[in-house]
Amino acid sequence: MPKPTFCYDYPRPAVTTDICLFTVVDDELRILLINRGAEPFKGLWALPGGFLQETETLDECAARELLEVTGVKSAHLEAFATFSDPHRDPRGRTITAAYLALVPAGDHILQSGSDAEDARWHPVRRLPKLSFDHRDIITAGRQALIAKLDQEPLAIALLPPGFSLTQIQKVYEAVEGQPLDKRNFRRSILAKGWIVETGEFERGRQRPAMLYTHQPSGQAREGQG
Amino acid sequence: MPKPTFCYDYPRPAVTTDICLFTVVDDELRILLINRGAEPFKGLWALPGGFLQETETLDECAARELLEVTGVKSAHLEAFATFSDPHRDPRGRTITAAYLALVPAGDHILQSGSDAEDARWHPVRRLPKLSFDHRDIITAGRQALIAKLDQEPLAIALLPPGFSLTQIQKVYEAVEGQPLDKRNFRRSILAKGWIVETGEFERGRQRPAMLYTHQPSGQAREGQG
DNA sequence: GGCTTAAGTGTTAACTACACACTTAGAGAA
DNA sequence: TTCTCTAAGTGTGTAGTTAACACTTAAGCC
Repeated sequence: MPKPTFCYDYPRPAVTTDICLFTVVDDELRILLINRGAEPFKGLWALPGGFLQETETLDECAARELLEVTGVKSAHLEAFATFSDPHRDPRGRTITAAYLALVPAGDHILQSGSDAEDARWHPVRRLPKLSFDHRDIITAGRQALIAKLDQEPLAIALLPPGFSLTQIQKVYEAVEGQPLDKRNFRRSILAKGWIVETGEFERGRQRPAMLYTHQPSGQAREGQG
Repeated sequence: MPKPTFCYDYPRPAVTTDICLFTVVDDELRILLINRGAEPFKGLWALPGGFLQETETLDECAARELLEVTGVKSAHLEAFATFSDPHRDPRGRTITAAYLALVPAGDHILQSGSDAEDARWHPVRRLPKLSFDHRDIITAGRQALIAKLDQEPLAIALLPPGFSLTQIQKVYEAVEGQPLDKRNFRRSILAKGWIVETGEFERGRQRPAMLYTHQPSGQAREGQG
């Protein structure tokens, strides 16, 4: 573990990670925001996040902050952009790496918040007044989520282990903001090989739905027609 | 322009940008590397780049460094990843934002290098010994380039203003590393609406090729069949 | 057992992607 | 001037994919 042997003569910004933690509740995409208890922007809402420590990567920083603030390990966590406007933080030069994180609805996150601050799920279509440039970050985060939803099995990270095809369809509809055809959706989601039948059925007040879970090793089965 | 009113109690890493500047020469994808004149990694090759200044964004920093080192304004410059391993720079904690930049072949870049250092175009398939984690950055940069080539008109940034369809096809073949069918390529590239005929023809030793240039306002014409 | 609710299931038509070979225009040499 | 060489330019048929569309089935509940 090499120690610094040379001190740079350059201005060093503070470096943070900010996390867009999304979930889907009531067929609606929501994001976790924290009500700031201190200046600047006291009383406004902000993304969870915090400062990069000396011995961690940005990925590790984001995972740590998420765990500290929400008490959960996200099923999915990835960087999507960096924000570096010199005046984005009135306290001084700060750049931030923005992360996309996803959790299933109902993981009891809000109780375990470490700070006394108020954390809430906000529908992304009706955001409150936000601090810093966090509105821009959220806009970029939503776009990143939409863009990746068809490439990678992100929707699974927004669902509990056993879910029906109707549930996963509703996740897609909530994120993309438009209704999808049931039969076409089922055919295409199964063709991706991301999910497998559990053999279990959903208990409900109507015909039981087959439950699915994520394909364990990413090893898709083919030729099921 | 607010001044810092509060000093953070957090370790501040140095922040840099590193630039993967690509071009296509002799039907081959090449990247600009600089031979390091100083320790650490003296004599090895590195990406052009440098430190973030107080009053600039990361995008501005990358554009400035590129201009300083190569003397050109890139037709295309965009961030694609951040590298933050605590030990990636033996001199001390440094994180870097990696940028993808593209210039046409033959822009006389190397002459105008500001430093006395040696700058050269290296074929990406035969890279020399590299310093820091620059090999990883280049690998990620190539993947970013390939992924975006079909979404955005990046190939145009690798070509001079007047180019033939054969030239642009060779750019695609060089980046993707595989031959493409001439008729299918022409149909699909024209369908994207990124390029328009100039009315000029290429002077050569055979049948003259129609020259194209980028569609000025990104306004695609449709229904040309 | 009858009503309510959501699950589950196939076919056709339109479009897109892919494979494939010959003719043409100009340059330069004989 | 004609012949040769080189790369430009051009169309069709087929396979695969995507998009639109409605009824039957199974369980819960009264």
